[in-house]
Amino acid sequence: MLEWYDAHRRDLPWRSPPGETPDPYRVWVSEVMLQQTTVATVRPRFEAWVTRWPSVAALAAAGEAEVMAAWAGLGYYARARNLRAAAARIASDGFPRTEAGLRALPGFGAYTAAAVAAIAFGERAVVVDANVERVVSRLHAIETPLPQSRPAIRDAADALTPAARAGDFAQGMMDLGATICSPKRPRCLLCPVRPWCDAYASGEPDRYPLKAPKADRPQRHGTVFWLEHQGRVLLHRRPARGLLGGMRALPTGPWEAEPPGLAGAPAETPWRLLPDSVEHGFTHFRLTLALAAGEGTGHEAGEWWPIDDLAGAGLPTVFARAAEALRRGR
DNA sequence: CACTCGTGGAG
DNA sequence: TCTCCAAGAGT
Repeated sequence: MLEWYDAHRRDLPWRSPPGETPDPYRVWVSEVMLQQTTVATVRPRFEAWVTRWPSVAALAAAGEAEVMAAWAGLGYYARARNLRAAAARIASDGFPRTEAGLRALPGFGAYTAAAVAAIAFGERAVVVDANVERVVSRLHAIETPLPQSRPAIRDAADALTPAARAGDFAQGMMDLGATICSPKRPRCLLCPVRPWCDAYASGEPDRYPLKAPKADRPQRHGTVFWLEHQGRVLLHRRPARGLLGGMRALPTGPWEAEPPGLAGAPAETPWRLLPDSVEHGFTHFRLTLALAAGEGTGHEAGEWWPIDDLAGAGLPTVFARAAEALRRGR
């Protein structure tokens, strides 16, 4: 694996040249951004982030609102809040250099603690992400479906992890999973571990890993309100916890199984309902948003944001799309 | 353990 | 068009 990694490793902005120790801050930021997020999406966002906040100290000194806005569009917004909270602790107490020490920081789960310990600090930590799960499941042709197979996969990954260069080993496994041992149509003929792969030998490598069936996503309906006054639109701040927590948003009523109409409107005004609606898919439900536009007094509670600068508000994608439809169709 | 928590791209 | 999926964490 290390030989293959040395020859085929992807060149990524958070990686240091071979043999050089990477900046722990950059490794950490990249690992958090890459949680459930593709390399193609992360690459430009990572560059922008480390340009704006080049160090732990810089991030620790940033305001919560600007950090949340900078994360807009990336999803899973608790990551941004935890990143900033952990930066404050690291700035005052120092960067933990062990897996156990990292694991105690907000936003460092089992994967991220192991990855940062191995990649940035050279610890022999067992790094298991979705790539490793897939590669190991195929190597051993594990018939138990995920997530029940996780303990066995972790044990197998432990047995494979070398004492030295555990970080390069982990990155090699992830590069292999991303470029060759892909979920669909794996390129087994290019694979360096094909001779040891039980799934390849079975003739159906893409049957692994087996997965438990997922619950179907229910449909919900809501209404988004565009309240305008003198070139500005009313924005709210979502509660710190929960869906889109801590993010700026357009005012919106409840999201329920049936369309809620004008329930939860931020003002009593003759609302105009637009003929269009906005569809959005979340992890565990689908959402259809009706669009309502009206005139405010300028005294309604919230932030009155310049319509010409809505891009600067850092709206989550669902509200950015609703805002665009409303701005166009109001 | 089961559920919540976003988004964009590949197929 | 629609499903699947991605360097998971928190509760």
